[in-house]
Amino acid sequence: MLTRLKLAEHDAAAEALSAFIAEGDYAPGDRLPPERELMERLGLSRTNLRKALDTFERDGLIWRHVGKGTFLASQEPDGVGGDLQELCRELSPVKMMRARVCIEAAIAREAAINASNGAIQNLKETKDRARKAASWAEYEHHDGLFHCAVAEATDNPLLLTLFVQLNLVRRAVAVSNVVRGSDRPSEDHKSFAEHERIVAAIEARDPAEAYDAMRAHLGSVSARLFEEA
Amino acid sequence: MLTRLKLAEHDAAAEALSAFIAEGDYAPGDRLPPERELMERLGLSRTNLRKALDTFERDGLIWRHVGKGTFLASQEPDGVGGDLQELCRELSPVKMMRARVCIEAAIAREAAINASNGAIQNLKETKDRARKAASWAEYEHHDGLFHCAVAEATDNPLLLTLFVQLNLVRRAVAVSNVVRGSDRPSEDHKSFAEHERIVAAIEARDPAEAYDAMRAHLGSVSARLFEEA
DNA sequence: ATCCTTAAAATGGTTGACCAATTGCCCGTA
DNA sequence: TACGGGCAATTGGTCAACCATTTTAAGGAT
Repeated sequence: MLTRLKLAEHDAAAEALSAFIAEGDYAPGDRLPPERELMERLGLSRTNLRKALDTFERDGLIWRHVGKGTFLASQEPDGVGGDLQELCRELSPVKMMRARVCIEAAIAREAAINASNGAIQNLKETKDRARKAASWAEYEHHDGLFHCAVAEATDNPLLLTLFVQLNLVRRAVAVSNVVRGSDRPSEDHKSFAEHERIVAAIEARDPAEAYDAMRAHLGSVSARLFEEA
Repeated sequence: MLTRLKLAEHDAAAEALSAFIAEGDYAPGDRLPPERELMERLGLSRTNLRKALDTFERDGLIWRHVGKGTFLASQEPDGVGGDLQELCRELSPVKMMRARVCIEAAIAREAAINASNGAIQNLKETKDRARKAASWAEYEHHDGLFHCAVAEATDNPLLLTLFVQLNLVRRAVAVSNVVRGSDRPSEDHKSFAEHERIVAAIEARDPAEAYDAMRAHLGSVSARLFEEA
């Protein structure tokens, strides 16, 4: 099989091009030499050079335009589907909360349609555990489990996966300047009643009510967070 | 900048090739038709076909040998991350569609609230490109771009990331037994009017209508898929 | 001196012809 | 009949010429 030799050749072209760019002290937006010059300087056929350029362009490292030339891309290659860590770094708490409201309310609606009796039982148990929390840290842990239980109640692995991703980001973007007046949530902590309302709506198989209840809950959380910030 | 159009063209070629392979019931090790036949059947120039083939070869999906032909590789590539791969394997198309309806409708609602004028312009352009598609493969590619444009219109990086994940899974779970009565969507293809309704709702800043329009669109897509299965 | 027009040069993109490797068929010989 | 060699057809790979777009320079008019 010659494929490996071909790949090696392509890798050599890509390596040569990559090294050329690195050694050339090019800044984003700078124009690279023309193809016909590049192939000479790198000792490549134009075909092989163009293959390497095709790859670099598809990977967002460069952009090309007939008559203009070949340019180094700006550093953000329209970073769609980029690193989650990067996303967490740049995402504002406001946008994080908006995304939560958008997605978790929709998930609650789906849960009201699809929840099994076992899932509803699980919801109640995690809700009750949150109520019994002896510290804010414990409360927050069980609050997270409660929201996860809602996503599980959709009985949809894809929705659960998306919720988990959302939750990862939420945790990373968590607002850490919250001042607590006590060691633990009080008996009349607003979220308790909100959780009750969510569970009741899901148990009643009322998608619209579940949606509204989750929106109200997260809206309330959001308001509390940004008031105290 | 023409780079997006070029990438779109390459994506169309890759999609067409991918669809051809999927619909052709090829097993690992099977030989694909010769390039000159493939370019005819897919309606591509040889140059564009070879670019797509180059990409597939570099990604390990196929291998090629002068005088012998082009063959499907024996190994599954590491396409999506490990967890997502498992999810794709086990997720039923029905649940995939339910998740799409749940999430994408909520995203459309958010887009109606947050879309900039530029985002709306982008929506219109991708919508129009889908309408002009000359083949089903091209249509499906632009349809995907249209849905991505809706997620971008939310102006929320987290929602966009979640949409991308959803889309990855959607592609992997794609139903491959769709029978087409024609080479390309007809002028009165139902999705065109549905796209129009979605764009109009977002432009009108009407979240509820955007939500309903996207639900209706995806419900319609779903019904079409599962009727013909 | 400045501006406009036109043509030439420069740039990336495409194509048809040709090249290199492989396969299959046909013919000749044992 | 079986085997081997040669040749034509088939296959993917490469290349020079050409194409389409953009930039630059030169010449003419004001």
